[in-house]
Amino acid sequence: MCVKEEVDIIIARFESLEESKQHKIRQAALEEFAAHGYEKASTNRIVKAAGIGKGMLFYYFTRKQELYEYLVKYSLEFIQSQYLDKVDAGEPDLIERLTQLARLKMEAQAENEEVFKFSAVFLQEGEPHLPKELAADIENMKQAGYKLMYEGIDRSRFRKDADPEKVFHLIRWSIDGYQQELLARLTGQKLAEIDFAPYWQEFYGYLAILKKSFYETEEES
Amino acid sequence: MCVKEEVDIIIARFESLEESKQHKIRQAALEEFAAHGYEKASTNRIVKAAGIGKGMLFYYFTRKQELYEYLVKYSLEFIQSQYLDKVDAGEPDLIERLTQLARLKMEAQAENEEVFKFSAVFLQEGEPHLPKELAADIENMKQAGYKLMYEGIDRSRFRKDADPEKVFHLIRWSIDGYQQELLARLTGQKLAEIDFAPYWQEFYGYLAILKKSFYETEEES
DNA sequence: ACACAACTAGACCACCCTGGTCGACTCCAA
DNA sequence: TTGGAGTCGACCAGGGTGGTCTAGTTGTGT
Repeated sequence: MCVKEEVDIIIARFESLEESKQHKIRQAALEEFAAHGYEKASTNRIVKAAGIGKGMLFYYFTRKQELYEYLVKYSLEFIQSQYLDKVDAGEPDLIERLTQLARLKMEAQAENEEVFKFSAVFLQEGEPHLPKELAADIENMKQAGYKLMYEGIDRSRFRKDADPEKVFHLIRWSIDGYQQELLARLTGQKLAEIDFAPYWQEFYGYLAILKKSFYETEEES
Repeated sequence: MCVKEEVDIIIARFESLEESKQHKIRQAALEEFAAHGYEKASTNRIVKAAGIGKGMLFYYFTRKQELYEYLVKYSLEFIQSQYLDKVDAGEPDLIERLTQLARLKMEAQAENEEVFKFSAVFLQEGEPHLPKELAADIENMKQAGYKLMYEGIDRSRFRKDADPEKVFHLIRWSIDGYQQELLARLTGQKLAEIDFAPYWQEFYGYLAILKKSFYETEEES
């Protein structure tokens, strides 16, 4: 308990830094952990990228692991508040729902790309680090994301001559496929500086085809 | 030239080993490079996993990089002969073609999973290692794979009321999506020991829907 | 003006792991 | 008996590790 409080005090030192400095350190650390994973990430590279002395990092976090935990916590909160919380889980139409998911994710990603790269890492790393409280938080977020994708979708809109579960997956894979390909096409560019309008246009073209192909046709003149 | 010959002689030592030993060393090295990339791969871990003394590895390859180059060359040949060469590039039907690609890739992957994991690594690593001759070979294989996927496909079979290029992509993403999801579902199991029959059944179910949805309906009773 | 605490940088530590070498040893053919 | 191919792992110098500590600066209250 006593130790726990001390940790809080020490991290408070970091949190009472001016935002821009916090941001620089956080981004440097996120980038390093995202690129190399926990074990192989180097605190030396982090301080160099952040432009601070080695002493400061350990003044703010005392141990590498504490820094890592802080980043996990930060990322979870960021993804929750800047992405998941914004989704309208009431939307019953799969394509609308997935489009929303894609758009919100893209916006959040544009705001802080490193958080998402880092989260991809700690979501996969079979977390030997991390207190079980944090591990539970991670699991919760996974579940929340899963629900947002699968829950409350109205399958009755799909064409009647096919297994709706399969149609569901095909639509999801199609949209994921576009998103993935777009992201690959855009590697190297700063997400925040891209004008996405033409891509959304292109995307809607795909959606129209998906609707035409997988949904029950409404008017059968 | 003289150096080049010496390299050949030294690698010949490795190649005249009994196959099972060659295989064990190769697999250990493939796995290590696949897991960590060139720089962070450890020769110590390789020799331990291969069950040989450190001396032997350098007796066979003299330098880490030589080992790496050998593995790249080996992988390229493997993928070419066990996968790409088997594809019937004459098949004009996209779904048939992609199904073929998927099946052949799965078979090759079942035969040597590590080669594919390793190839994923060296296809991405902006190869600072590697003589330009090998880099060219890699580029050629990329091109060949690309052609096998895009060339000679008959777009006239797709439904007429949609951009065939988009339909093309949607079908590809769908099939890739299934393959990826299946691979994820099967992580941890040895590919070679799995009975794929039920999965192919499931897969054909998806294909039927794709055909129904994206192809021109033949009989309009 | 002074004291004292918060803050900061980076030299430094002991340790570990790296790619690669080398001498000692075994085995087998001549 | 000799010599060379094959084999091993202790060993090397070097570099990188997470973390500490000292020396110095800055800021603030009195």
